[in-house]
Amino acid sequence: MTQRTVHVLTDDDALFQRFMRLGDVWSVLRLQGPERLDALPAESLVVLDTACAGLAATALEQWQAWSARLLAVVVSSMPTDDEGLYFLDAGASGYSHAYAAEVTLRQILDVVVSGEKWVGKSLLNRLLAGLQQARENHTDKRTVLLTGREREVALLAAKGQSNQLIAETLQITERTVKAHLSAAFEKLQVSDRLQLALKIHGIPH
Amino acid sequence: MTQRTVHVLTDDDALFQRFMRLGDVWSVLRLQGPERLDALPAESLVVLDTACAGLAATALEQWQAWSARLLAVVVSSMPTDDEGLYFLDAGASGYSHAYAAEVTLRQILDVVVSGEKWVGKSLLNRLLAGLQQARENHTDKRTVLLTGREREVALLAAKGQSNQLIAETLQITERTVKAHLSAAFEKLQVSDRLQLALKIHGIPH
DNA sequence: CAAAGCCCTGTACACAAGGACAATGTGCCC
DNA sequence: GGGCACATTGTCCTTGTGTACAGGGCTTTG
Repeated sequence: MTQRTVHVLTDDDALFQRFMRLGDVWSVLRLQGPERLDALPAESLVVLDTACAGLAATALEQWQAWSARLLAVVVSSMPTDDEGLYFLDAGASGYSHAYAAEVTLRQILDVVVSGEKWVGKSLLNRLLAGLQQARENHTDKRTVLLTGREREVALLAAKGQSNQLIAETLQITERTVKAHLSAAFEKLQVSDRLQLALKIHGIPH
Repeated sequence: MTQRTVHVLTDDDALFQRFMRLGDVWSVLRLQGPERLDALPAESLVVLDTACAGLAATALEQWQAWSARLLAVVVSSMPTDDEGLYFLDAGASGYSHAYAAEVTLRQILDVVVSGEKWVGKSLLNRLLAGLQQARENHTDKRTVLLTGREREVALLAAKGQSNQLIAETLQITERTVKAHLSAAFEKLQVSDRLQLALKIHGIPH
């Protein structure tokens, strides 16, 4: 059996460990920064974590350039149909919850390596529902991707911390915490912190 | 490699599926009711889910009788140090979160089969802290185990449902939902529904 | 420089959540 | 029959949460 190499770009150690455990079929390497993507040979399999610091600021054009050369699987710890559309539009080969079951992750990599695209059933249903409708509305980066601060606050809230505690932790006012959380709620299409926690931790409702 | 058999008693299909995936080392059988436990040969390895309907009403003496004959691993989707103490006191060989990582579950079964007891680090720390203190206080069944209704409400809340929605679902008043939830919070040693959700879904803080 | 994006903060308000007291009915066991 | 566990519901109150209305400062980009 041939061994494929997959390059993972993430700031999340736990996430990287998950890929390390995928099995001996996969040789897993960690990318140290987005700039290394350009140095990879064409058709390389890469996994990109949207929460990665260097990626949030990346322009759509850059995504398209990468996607054209590489097999990019975008993973998010807070997946959204809109975000998925954004990256698949940009040319990504796959989009998934970062903490999907390991069997699913293996399946995704297998599918992508074989040249197909991997689209989760949630997004797939939406695409089938009406492609023209999805196209004219969203797919706008700033209404989809969390900013760094929003992500920080969202993760703390998902761990069960109160607004007040988050404020103390980050040395900002509770009001600001609320602002970031409200923004995160909208972008992630959830209504409150519990739904946020469930989504972030990959628990289906 | 010899194949060991493990009997699983649970109402939770998803939980049983998890055990089915443990690997070919384990032959996994599902018990249809608590009464079947008495028919098993001595030293059989069994996994008992505390949320199983028939088990909630089981007396301490029955637990002790089972534990004396069998190798019992008690699992709970809402583990508590107190609940762990209750079952380990009753003679169980192991106590764990029902949705612990699969590697952990394998490890637990290995340990128990080898004749050891498995105690999680949370409980272990507490045992080390002061055994006499733990003994004089709790270990009382009704302050530890959720009643059927409490469990129903807790699971719905952990899925993100509001008190009002839970009330409509179960055809009771919101006030009653609050009552059951408050009882569940205390028994599970959590402060609010988000902590409850994290605990039930096995997310470490 | 102007525009845009992000981060920060403020006041005020509506509502959900949880605790503090409580009580009633029902079924079971000694 | 009297205790006991359980499920149910009541009112009152405090606190946390989320939103609606804002605005100011700072940095990057065209």
